[in-house]
Amino acid sequence: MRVTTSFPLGTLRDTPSEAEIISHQLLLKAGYIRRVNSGIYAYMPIMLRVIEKISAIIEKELNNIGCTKLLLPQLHPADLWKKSERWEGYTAGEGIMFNLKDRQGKEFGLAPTHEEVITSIASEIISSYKQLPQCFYQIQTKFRDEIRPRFGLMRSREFIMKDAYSFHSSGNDLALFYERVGRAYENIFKYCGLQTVGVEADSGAIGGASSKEFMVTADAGEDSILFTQSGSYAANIEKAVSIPSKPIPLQENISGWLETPQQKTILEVCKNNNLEASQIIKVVVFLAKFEDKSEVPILACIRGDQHINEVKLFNFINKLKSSNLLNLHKIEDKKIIEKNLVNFPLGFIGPDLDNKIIKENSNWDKTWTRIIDNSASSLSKFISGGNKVNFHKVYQKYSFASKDYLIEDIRNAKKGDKIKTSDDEQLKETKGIEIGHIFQLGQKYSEKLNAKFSDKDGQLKNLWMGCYGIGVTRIAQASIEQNYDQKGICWPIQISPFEVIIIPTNLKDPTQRELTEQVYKIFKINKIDVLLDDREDRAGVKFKDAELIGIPFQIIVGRDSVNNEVELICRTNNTKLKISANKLLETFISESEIMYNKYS
RNA sequence: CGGGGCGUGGCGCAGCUUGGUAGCGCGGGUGCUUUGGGAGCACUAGGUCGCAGGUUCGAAUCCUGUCGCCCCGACCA
Repeated sequence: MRVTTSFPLGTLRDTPSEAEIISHQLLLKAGYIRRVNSGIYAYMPIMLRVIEKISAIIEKELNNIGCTKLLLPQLHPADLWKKSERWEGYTAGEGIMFNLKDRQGKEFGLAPTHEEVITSIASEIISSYKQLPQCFYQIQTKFRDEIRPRFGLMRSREFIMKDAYSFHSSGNDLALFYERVGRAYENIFKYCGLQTVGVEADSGAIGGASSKEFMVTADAGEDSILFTQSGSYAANIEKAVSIPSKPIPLQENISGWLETPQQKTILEVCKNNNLEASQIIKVVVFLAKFEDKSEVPILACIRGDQHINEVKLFNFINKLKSSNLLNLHKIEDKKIIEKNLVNFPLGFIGPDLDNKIIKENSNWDKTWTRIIDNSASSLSKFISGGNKVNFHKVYQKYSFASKDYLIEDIRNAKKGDKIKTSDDEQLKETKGIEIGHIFQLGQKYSEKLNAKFSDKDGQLKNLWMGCYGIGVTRIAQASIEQNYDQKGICWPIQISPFEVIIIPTNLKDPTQRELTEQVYKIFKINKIDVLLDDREDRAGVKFKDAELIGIPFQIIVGRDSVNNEVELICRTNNTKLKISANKLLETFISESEIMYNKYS
């Protein structure tokens, strides 16, 4: 490719002010992407080459384990999503799916994911266990109406994703395949030059039994990961389970009421009354809204020194009813409180809060659904709200087990916690960018969409399914987050748009011009991804651009041309080799081999 | 949805407090010079100042409304 005739660069002199994190700034400044709207980007030619390289790595690894590529529609009929009972949740509830009507008034959604479509198609194709297992994948644009798009391609409303769906005759076969995909993913990320960690994860709205996320560790990450140094445990904070520290027992002599004026937080109560946070039980009120329009008020209790994990709470509440839980919010809004509750002592609520404070004419359930975290359920003497404004009280011989309380893990694990009682190893915390997620879906979708096969015994059974995603555009940006310096991007060679860039310093010099053309021709003939910066600009401009766009090798054709010599520069460590043009190709091949092998 | 900020040429910004009809740097074009680290000089093109009302002899500037974008939070395969 020549910069002047076929590959304009479009680099910027200044960093656009909209970008906050380094990878986003560099993508814009180096001309890889252009913003069209909030969360919507154009991938410029140089970006497309990165996307294609990543895609090729993914395809190779997936084909290796027997997956088959196809391409599914992006416009999905609502009917299909209603069959899987996700239409309401994805449109009205979380509202993550863009949806629209055609001229006939028929409803459609722009696909955020493809379980429904692939399951309905697979069920038409697969009729016998003899055809199983089967795994289809595609690399395609997905749409999600993100509540707040940010960080460029990290959380955008339109993004490229590889999604794969596997079909099996048994849960056991699914589990085996799931592991194979996990290993293929590790290869893919390694070949992309990324440092990743696999963590246990919440399966969220997709559902299913087991799921694992692959995280690029980076400070700019939106997820928190808890892990042990030894590698024995790693989980997303949404999912992580740990052993809480021991509570400090309450003094024997303390009893009765505590006047706690204006002390609404645990910290204030502790400070003013000489208490430890672990001696207090915190009661948080939530409202759960279900797909069948029912609204259930929740009392969630946890030890004062711990935090409620709303993902765990959401999942637990979702299991309590047959209807799908659409959303779960803290009850804080004054208008909502006034409308549904009488004399609600916000900030001073205790675990024995009466059901009678829910107004008769409220459309909420008339009893609190009471849930207590494991960490607090065994406490019998503790401080909590007195259900009276400005008062807390000492609860004695209180038994949650006998008081309609559901006992469950709804607690955030945190750094410093232990994983096992027998082991002193403590959890550490880091930030991560989710670039892959694999799920064992089980039979959730095949049941809903009636996707069956004939098993060996002649019986019709539901297909077992797995699904597996990789954020292709997200990998590109996450990779920059791990590979840059003051001058710009430093691509791992596997996913770099070009392997090498040729920079002639002065094209008016006929010797240089001729040598440049000669070198370019040899590289092209040898199928090396080479970019020729044949602009008539000054050398400095071309050096800066080459560094900014991050091509791993530069060939400088300059003043040594008279001796038939050029320089080969490595972008990452800035090593310079002055070599004869005759030996350039061979040297380049061996140097680039070294770099390729670094990641495999 | 709550809080904050910003909309002025392709990019980065000044001008707004105190109204007088738009400017700087970079980038683009042409010419000459220069040529191994974002060149110099000269000329040049390019803007309904987000949009709509209002106040005023006169609005980028003041007022009202509205739209959009960015950041923090809430939220989130």
